[in-house]
Amino acid sequence: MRKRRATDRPTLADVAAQAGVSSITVSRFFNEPARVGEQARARIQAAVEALNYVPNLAAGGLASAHNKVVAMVVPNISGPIFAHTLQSLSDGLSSAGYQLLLASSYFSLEAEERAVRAFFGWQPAALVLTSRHHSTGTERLIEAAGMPVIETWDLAQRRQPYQIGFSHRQVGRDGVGYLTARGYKRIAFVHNSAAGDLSAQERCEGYIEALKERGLEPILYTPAAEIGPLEAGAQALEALMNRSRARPQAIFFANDNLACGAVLAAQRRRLTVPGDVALFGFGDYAFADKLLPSLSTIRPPAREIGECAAQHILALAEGRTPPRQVSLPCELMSRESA
Amino acid sequence: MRKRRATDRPTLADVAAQAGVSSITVSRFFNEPARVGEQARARIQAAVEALNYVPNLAAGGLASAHNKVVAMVVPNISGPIFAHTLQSLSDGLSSAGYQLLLASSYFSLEAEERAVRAFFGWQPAALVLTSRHHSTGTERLIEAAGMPVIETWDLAQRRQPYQIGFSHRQVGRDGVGYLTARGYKRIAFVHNSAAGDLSAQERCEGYIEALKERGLEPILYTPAAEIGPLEAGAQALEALMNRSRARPQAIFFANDNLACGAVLAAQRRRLTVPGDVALFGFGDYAFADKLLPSLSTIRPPAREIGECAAQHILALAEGRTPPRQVSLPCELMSRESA
DNA sequence: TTGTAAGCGTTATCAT
DNA sequence: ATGATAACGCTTACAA
Repeated sequence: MRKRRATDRPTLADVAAQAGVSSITVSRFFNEPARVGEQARARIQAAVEALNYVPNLAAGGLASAHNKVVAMVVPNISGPIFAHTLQSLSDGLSSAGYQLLLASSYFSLEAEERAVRAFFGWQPAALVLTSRHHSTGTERLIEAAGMPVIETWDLAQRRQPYQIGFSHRQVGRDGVGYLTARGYKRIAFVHNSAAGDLSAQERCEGYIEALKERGLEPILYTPAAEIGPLEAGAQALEALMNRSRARPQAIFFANDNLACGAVLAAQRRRLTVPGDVALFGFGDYAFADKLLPSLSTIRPPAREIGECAAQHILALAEGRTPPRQVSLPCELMSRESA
Repeated sequence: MRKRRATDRPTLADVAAQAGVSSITVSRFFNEPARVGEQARARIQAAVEALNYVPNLAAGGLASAHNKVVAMVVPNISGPIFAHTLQSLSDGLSSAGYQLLLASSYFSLEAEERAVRAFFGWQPAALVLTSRHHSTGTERLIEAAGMPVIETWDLAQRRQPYQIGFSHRQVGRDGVGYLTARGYKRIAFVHNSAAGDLSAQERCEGYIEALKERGLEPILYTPAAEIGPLEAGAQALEALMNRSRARPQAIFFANDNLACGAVLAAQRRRLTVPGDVALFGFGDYAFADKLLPSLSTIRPPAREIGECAAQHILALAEGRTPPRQVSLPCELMSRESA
């Protein structure tokens, strides 16, 4: 009988010995305190504090096949978009004793699959993803998951994983509704310079739809692909305002970075905003209210998505069945630029 | 002999059976592939793919007392400051197969202690903190940690945990150096409106030191405590510019939020920046280059701290001994406002 | 190069 | 209310 303990940290057995009870009673002390007697409870409490005991969660998880961890994959942590969702998810979970495992995919399906595969090794209580497009390997893993999978941000038609997000199409419609209500008729839409942004494409479709319903003509502009978003926004403003015919009165940008580029370009070119042209974004990034003029935009329910995901996970852990799909409303931020 | 497996996920034994070897050989296949024979390796590889096997990391961690997880506590995830450190730490670790466990403390020592205690249960390979001030409970936990603890961002004199950060005092000195080199003599410093920001206090000390060396007089201003940073910055600009004597030519703000408030206030009041007054911040937040005028500031090595922490952790995992304390340089971002 | 046995620290199951 | 025992899935120690 060879011992091979690597650390000298106290175990459940140590606490039990010190408290004069068996290990399982100490286990119950943590998991079902009501089932432990008055005196035993007091003695265990004292032993736990004396030994500064912290339960080994890996061992507990192995025994119970139920780890209090939730794994999340986001495209990036430091970007303006997902941090709020991350924050509120983490907060909602930590109050229930769950930990958050995090990885970023940088919009790469391969990186996402690697992360998901690694996460699976921890048998998390749930897996939260930030997209609905996955590699086939990821899909395979998800199918055999044995744990709830929550796709956030976008909403898709499929029914397999849980979905919590908002309607990008509605964002496009709402933007147009706001701008037409302010009297603008010739409204342009500027695409994301980064290709493959399917969500932005949906916003554009909503924009076109809403315009057509009002008998207005879409004006589309796609910036060069190689340039950054700020330059792309400036380029779009330049190109659209130099038009001789159908020069837009308002420009709806695929995101706030583009809109910001346009606001800055307008400043430097002494264009009056919204007098000469109204500018409208999407995202409500941190700088939106700090620009001059401040940027009118649509705030996605980033925080709310994280909160809702946390509630879903806790509900599932308790055996309740949350709705398969939740669509959360965006908020229109009416500021100076439009 | 009662079975109580909760999932139907394949185990090492299943793979071993399918490949016609023993479990330990499959274990070696993952951990020391070189020690497994050519044919066995091929058969195991096939079995792993056929079963879509993912190793149970909790079980592995329990057996080896060595979990490939790193835990980090940040004050907040979504703020402008720590996200980059988080991102680069996560990236540096994930390439080596480590996962990141995350919690936020909201600058609360109690919340930090709760997070650290919960993390301990996972026996992570390292614990990364974002401050050097902890509750006594946290200190107790850290002492008995049995794992490396890395304090990031600030640097302190103690030698117990590893430290990776930068000198706030030097930031204060560098700001003054830059401003005096641009010809400004009367330079004010505006404190953080949020009390208890000891790092900002250190920057202020560096500012005073550098001024004294040049025979200049410090001008200090502390905004009201209850107001937000943008309002505080505006208030400071107002108060300092309304002075009849010793009106500053330049203002050095404790952070970019304050400076941003001043930039916006200057815009609306038609004050010329830097003509009437130069404005200088700290942090290089995302909006700094998007303001009008763009904000001159000092960029802390946020990304570099995360990278360095990741390297430290990987070095320690290999038995190497990284330096106890690393001081990383900040970068002065010379823009329009000063 | 491969295998056997035991043990990691906890919880499920069954028993009292 | 409390306990004895085995099991969770893997790795270490030792052996062949």
